[in-house]
Amino acid sequence: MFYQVIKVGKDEIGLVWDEAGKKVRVEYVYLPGDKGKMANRIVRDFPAVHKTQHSISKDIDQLIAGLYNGQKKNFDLSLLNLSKLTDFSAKVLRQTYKIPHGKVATYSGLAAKIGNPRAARAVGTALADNPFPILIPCHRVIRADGQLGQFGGGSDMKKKLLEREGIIIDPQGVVPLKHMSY
DNA sequence: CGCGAATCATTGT
DNA sequence: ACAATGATTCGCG
Repeated sequence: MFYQVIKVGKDEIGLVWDEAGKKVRVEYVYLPGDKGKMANRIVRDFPAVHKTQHSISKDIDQLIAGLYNGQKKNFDLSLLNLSKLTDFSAKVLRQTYKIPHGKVATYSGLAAKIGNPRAARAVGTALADNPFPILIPCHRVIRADGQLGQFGGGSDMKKKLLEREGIIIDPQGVVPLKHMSY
């Protein structure tokens, strides 16, 4: 298991991955900011992790940096190690992965989409534990009333991520209906 | 509007 | 097993 810190402008994004054979699999993505230095958080969560100076994959560096900057980029879900997730969380994350760039979905909408229409709140808690923010675009999931809702990296960051994708948020912090995807 | 009850998967005890 | 805990939602006063 390895980790590296990717510099995106002024921000640092932590990346933990593993290699099964020749295939690189992302285990966890750490958002910039908040308390503690990035490396400390990572080593606490993954005691068996090894630091790498050089990036193991320039492609993944650019993928993450691009997404963080609001660019539209595609990647395959097989890049991620979803095997540690519960069934429910996996369903939520797979569905979230499908939300198009520049669009948003609601917690209740996702719940309906995966067949548990009344599980909006459970969808929220599943997303709160999303191991792959940025890659699995949980920042595109907002509340039914159009408010942004919460976000692991802070609601200010959620807003920035959406705006970088071209979503215009009105002065009262509400996302216009035109951006709703489902 | 604000408030509380409903809802549901997950986690800790 | 069971109670507690949320990135929520809806209906009511």
